[in-house]
Order: sequence, then structure tokens, then C-alpha cells
Amino acid sequence: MPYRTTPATRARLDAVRERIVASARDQVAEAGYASASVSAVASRAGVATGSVYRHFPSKANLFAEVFRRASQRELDVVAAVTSDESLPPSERVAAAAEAFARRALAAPTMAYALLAEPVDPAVEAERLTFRRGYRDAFARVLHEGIASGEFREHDPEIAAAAIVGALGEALVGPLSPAANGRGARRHHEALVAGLVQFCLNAIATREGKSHVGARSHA
Amino acid sequence: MPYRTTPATRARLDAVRERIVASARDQVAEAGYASASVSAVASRAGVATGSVYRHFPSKANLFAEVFRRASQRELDVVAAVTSDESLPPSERVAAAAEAFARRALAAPTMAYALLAEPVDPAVEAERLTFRRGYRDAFARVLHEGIASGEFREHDPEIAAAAIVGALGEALVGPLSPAANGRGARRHHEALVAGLVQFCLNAIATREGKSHVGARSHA
DNA sequence: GCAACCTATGAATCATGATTCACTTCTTGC
DNA sequence: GCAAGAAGTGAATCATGATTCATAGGTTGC
Repeated sequence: MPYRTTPATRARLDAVRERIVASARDQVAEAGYASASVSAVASRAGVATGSVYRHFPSKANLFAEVFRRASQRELDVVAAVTSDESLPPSERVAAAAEAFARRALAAPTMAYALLAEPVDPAVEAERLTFRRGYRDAFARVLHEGIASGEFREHDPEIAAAAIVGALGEALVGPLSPAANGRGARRHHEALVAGLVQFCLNAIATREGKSHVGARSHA
Repeated sequence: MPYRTTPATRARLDAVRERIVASARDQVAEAGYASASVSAVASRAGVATGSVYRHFPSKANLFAEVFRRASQRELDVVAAVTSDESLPPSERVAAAAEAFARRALAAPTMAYALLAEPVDPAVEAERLTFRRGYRDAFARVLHEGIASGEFREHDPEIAAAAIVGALGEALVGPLSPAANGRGARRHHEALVAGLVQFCLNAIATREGKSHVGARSHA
């Protein structure tokens, strides 16, 4: 048997695969999904177009992984906040909304791609999965808050979906490619504060303290 | 001058154009934008593929018109409600949210196409225009409600965008092609009521009456 | 009926970009 | 160094679906 892949080769292969994923991610982060053709990604990664297909069965598959990883990172942040038992539910909701918005505004092209840019159906499926993840994360803390009396009676699933939608929609304007350079820090601060307030108002009972803190989760 | 288009010919031409628009609309309403190829629309309208191009410079242009008309009808309903001076602001918001949700649920495939399905950039632009329209309609009534003290102090633009997003996101699940046949009337009623309540809570001051009426705007 | 000149047709063409594949270039174990 | 086989290459191929265009069929005014 004159050839058998050695661990060293395996490692090099893995590194190339990783470089392709990173290149795809960077391409999306810099210029959006629309700009991310297979050959653009390949040449950015320093490999030939065809080589991409030695590591991924299809473009859709590659980008599903790219989106999955990027979305997971975002979801992890939000989920960590919503399940932080050291805080009362209302503060968790506020901090999670704030983290979501702040991080999106800090990486607008990527956020737009993850949230709203037209993508392959397979990638869209990935997106839907994470939307549900956000919904679930919010739904859990809403449930707790209702049980503790801190939040009004309501269907946590519906309210959670509404919160996710409210955050997404209010951010898509500022994030969209059309809104380039217009976003002064000033606007962003008001936007974040307004969104946090909106979410809290929608769910908290009256006496809820109106947290608009500046805890950073970026 | 042996030929000059007569009014009769003009009328026939206009009728064909209209039939093409209607066919395109019906195709989207029945099977979504993805199914609406130029030839599908043409054959549904009973004309040849090429004939479509005698009335529209491009597919994007045709569908921009289709989306514009359909969206305008929806927006008109919502705007009529939000500007109905015979009602207090909170009831206008509630009725508008309810109308939006109910109408979307009544025509799910079309609603999904108008709200969330991937479309041509030119059509997407049309969609954004109408999103802004909804936002403006809500923003106006929010502004009034704030002035009258019925609503909390807040930035009407941000809250309006959040309301539009909340409605859209919470509806997209039930509307999406994946959610076929699952939607019992029962669920829909709870969803509509939940959404109306969410929107009202988000903006009204505490003493606001919690309207969950069944006024039909379908 | 006829010249002039629209309108309709739908198969062929184009454009885009993903995917393939015949070939070249490494790696490995001996 | 060499044979066996893996990995890399990138130009050619494919797929999809919008768009064009040479041709056929209608209208109009006289």
C-alpha cells in the first residue's frame, strides 16, 4: 500500500478546510452573501475553485456551516444572558435584547446576511433554526418571569417570536447595505435603548424597573 | 399612414396587460414567488412567453408591479384603521395589528411572499417601501397617542418598526410553506389575540383598556 | 385587396455561477 | 527512486430561467 494518509496530511487537510470556512465567513462579513461566489471564496483561501469541492459537497453545504457557526456564536451570547440565574427575568430580557442589538450594529454586513439577506434555501433553513433558538431562549425566560409574577400573563412563544421580530426589523433598516455610513453612534445608542424599552414594556408588569443599562456583551 | 393603433386595439392591449398582472398575482398567491417563472405566468395568462415582454421590460418590473398592488391593498387597510379618528389611538393600533395578522393568515402563501419569501432585488425594494409605509402608519398613531397621554413616552419610529417586525416574525412561522395545514382556526385566534396584546402592552400606559376585539377587517 | 406596419409567437440564445473532470502534482511506503 | 494512489487545478460543462428575435399573423386606412 504505497500511500496512506498520514496524520500530518490529515492536519493539513483540516487546516485547508478551516481556511475555506474562514474565507467564506470573511467574504460574507465584508461584502455580503451576494458577493460570496465559490470562486471568490476559493481565491481568498488561496486554493482553486475545484478544491472547495474536496471539502464540501456543495456551496449550500459550505455556507450552511458558515452560517451555523456564526449564528451559534450569537445565539450563545443571547442564551447565556437569558439563562443567567443571577439576574431577575426582566434584566435578562433587557440585557439579551441589548446584546443582540449591539452586536448586530457592530458587524452590520454580517448581521444583515445572518438576519435578512436573500440566501440559498439550505442556508435559509439554517437561519430558521437559529430564529427558533432565539425564540426559545426568550420564551424560557418569559416563562420564568410569568411564573414569578414579574411579567404579565401571556403566551411566551408568541411574545418571544414578537420580540425576535421586533429586534430584527428595527435593526434591518440600520443594517441594510443601503444605510451605509449613516449610523452615528448617537443613533445606535438611542435605537438600542428604545428597543430594550419596547421589549420590557411589552412583557413586564407595571412596577417593573425600567432597566436601560449599558452592560456590554459585545 | 396605413396603420394607427385604434382605441379598440389599445383596450385589448390593456386587457392583456391586466391579465398578465393578474396571472402573476394568482401564481404567487397559489404557489409562491419561487413558482412564478415568466413562462408559467405567460401560459396562465394564455399568451406566449415573449408576449410578456411586450408589456413589461423585465420580470423584475412585472413583479414589482404585482407586489406594489398587492402590498398597497394591505397597507390601505392598515392605514385606514390607524388613521380612523373616531377611535382612540390604542384601539386603532389594536385594530390595525389585528387586521394585518388576520388578513395575512387568510392568504398565507401570498402573505409569505409579500413579507418574507426570497425575491428579486427590484421586488425586494418594493417590499422595503411598503415596510416603511406600515412603519409610518403606526408611527403616526403612536405619535398621537403619546401626545394624548394614552401611550408612554418613546420614539415612535423605533416602536413602529418593532411592531411591524413583531407582527411579521410571529406570523412568518404560521405562514411559511413548511407550516402547511397545521394552522387550526383555534391557533390563529390565539395568535392574533396574543399579538394584539403584545403590541398594546408595549406602548400603552397602564390604565389602557386591553382591547382584544373581533372587529373584522378582512 | 393591399401596402404599411403593428403584435404575437416560442424556440434559440444568453448570462450567471455552481459543479465536474481529465490531467498534473504531491505523498507515502518500500 | 519508484509505483500507487491521493490531492489540487481551473477550464469546460451544466443547469436554470430570463430575454431576444426571426417569422407568422393581425389591423388599419384607403
